[in-house]
Amino acid sequence: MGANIIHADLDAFYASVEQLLNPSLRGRPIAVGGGVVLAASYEAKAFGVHGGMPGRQARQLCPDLQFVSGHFDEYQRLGDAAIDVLVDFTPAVERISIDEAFADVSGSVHLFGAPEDMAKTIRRRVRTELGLPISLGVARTKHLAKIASQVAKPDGLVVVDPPYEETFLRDLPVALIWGVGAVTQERLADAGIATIGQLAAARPQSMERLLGRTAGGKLAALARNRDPRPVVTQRRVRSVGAQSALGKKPAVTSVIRPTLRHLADRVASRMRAKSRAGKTVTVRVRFADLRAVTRSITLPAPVSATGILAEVAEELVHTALADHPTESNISLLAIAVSQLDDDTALQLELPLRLQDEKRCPGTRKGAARWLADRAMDAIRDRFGKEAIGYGSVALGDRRAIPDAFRELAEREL
DNA sequence: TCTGGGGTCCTAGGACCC
DNA sequence: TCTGGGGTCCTAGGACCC
Repeated sequence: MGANIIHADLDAFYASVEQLLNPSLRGRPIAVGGGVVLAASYEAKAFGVHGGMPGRQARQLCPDLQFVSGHFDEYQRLGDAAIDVLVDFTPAVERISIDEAFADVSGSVHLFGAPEDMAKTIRRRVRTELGLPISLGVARTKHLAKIASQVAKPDGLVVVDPPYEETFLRDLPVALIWGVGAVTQERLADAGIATIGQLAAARPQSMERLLGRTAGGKLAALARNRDPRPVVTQRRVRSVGAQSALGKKPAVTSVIRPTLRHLADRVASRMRAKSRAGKTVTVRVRFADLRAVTRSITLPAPVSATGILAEVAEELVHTALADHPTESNISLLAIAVSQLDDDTALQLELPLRLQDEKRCPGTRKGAARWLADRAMDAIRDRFGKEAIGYGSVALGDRRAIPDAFRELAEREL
């Protein structure tokens, strides 16, 4: 089997788009965002600025850093356009995020030649047609292709031919392995393991002792490059959620209820739009000191009605707060729904069945609310999201992330 | 002015059933 | 009454990714 998997990754994507749109930003350290850095240009990264970093800290590291507010619609458009370039070479494209995808070109070699040549063409086209830098890795497996594209950054191409896989991996840091974050890296370092070669040479038993059975075994397989995962064109989403950072607010109903309303509306309307519903509702409460707890419940029937979701979430938040009576301030609330089902007709049939009404009191009321929500959805479709409903309740916070960014981060259901 | 938002997967203990 | 084992689901927490 040859090196037929391509991993494509747009470089410093949001920042590159800003530099594309505004030439005066090119070659300069810039950050998209404000209160928090959503993306940093390579010029800013050289100062240690990175995504997720508080804006104040970024300014300290890089006094000349220029903040720009994002053009989120452009990110979506250009990200889609880059993926389209890949799709010109094969339909077997697995999109990982707005700016990243795998492509399996094994079926396209007879049309376009060697994968390396396809990769060169892809890079050239993205550069000339879209004006964006992109890095590509070409290898025998997804995992290896992803490592290769990381090594290729910025704006490069790395091909790993099968005979050279071990040589290629040997001296790379373990952090390049997908799934090895700060904690695992630290644990491995304590065991004297810093490179992928050292990891591959380690005894599997000691890895399992260090990291647990599954993680240890998996990591050993990855390090030895024995991990052929297929490129999956479309993957079903398994949970839908929304969260809102609050700064520091008192944990009182006048704060909690409207926030949960808003979050429930976001989550539930997304589910309804795709005719899905979910049985397990999870809330997350983060206290002022940034410690967080979760509470969840699995309901007897799937829900996608805003009102019911909001009420269940409020109950869960109250149980979480009751378990931490000394915490009087909260900094974040989140709602997620999992155990998703297709809800086709389900929500309408449920109340008609007496057993269900008995087993699940309130189901009839639930269906009525679901219908009311569908009516609101229809109005929003026609007149826009702000036309009706819970809108941007309680999110007057200056640091609130724009809705356009939230939509960008949402995964297709 | 003490940190965004949307996700996936794994683990471990307990409940419950056979 | 006590002892034994396996499977599945639920819940809470945590690591990790983009």
